[in-house]
Amino acid sequence: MRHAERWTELFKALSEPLRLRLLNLLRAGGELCVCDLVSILETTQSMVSRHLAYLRHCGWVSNRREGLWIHYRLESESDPMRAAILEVLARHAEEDPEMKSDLEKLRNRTGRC
Amino acid sequence: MRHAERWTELFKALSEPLRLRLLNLLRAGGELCVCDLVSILETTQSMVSRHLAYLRHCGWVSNRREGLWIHYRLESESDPMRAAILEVLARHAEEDPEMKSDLEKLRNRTGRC
DNA sequence: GGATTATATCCGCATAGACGAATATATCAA
DNA sequence: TTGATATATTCGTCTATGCGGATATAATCC
Repeated sequence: MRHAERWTELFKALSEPLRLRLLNLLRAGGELCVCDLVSILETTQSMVSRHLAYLRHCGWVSNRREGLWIHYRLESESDPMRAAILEVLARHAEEDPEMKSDLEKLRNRTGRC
Repeated sequence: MRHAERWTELFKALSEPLRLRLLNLLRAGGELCVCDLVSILETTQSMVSRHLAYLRHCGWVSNRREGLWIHYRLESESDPMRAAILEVLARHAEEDPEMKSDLEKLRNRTGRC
């Protein structure tokens, strides 16, 4: 695939509020399980799972099973373009009240679901 | 509008190959008229005009009429997020054969349409 | 005014993808 | 095996948006 298309795929992943928030959380939180994300984002499990699948299919994240839980993490080291975009996101995330609040909830989360 | 939504709008603009190429050209070329863009991108006037309208409506570009011609330019100075993304694009544009070729055609363009 | 050129917009259609709700799958525990 | 929990996927529907092709608008020139 040409870069131009790979890049549009990459940006399409960021063109949805919940996916942007998911990436922001995984960027800040390292490895997180689906139930953490559901509780922080205050939405349905279906929504989170669906958008994580989207992100997985286009190479933004990968996952790992551990018993009942499935942990997600960013998969961005390989691609400098992705890494650069995440850096931009990191620099500006605190400007958005919603993402900022997501990050606070991430820090204060009580532990396992 | 919340940032998260403004940002997804912003990324949606980049989620289409022709729009990405348009932004890349305007970034490198300063101010360009529609006919320049049509000839460089080798597509229809309708396509270019439509996508320029999209970019105009979401604040990525603005335009200026001069006789029959309408000149487009980036409108990114005001927004640090946009500026940062353009910088990333600039750093990686040469990696994509298509965008690279667009830039070469831009340099070699003969002048007025 | 009529013709020409540059650009914008509209129409009809096709497809991607977002959603809620329901259901399926996988693991563990009793 | 049965039940409970965590996660994934499917279904039907709805909206956004991409496209080609046609047409509209606007400025200029004769």
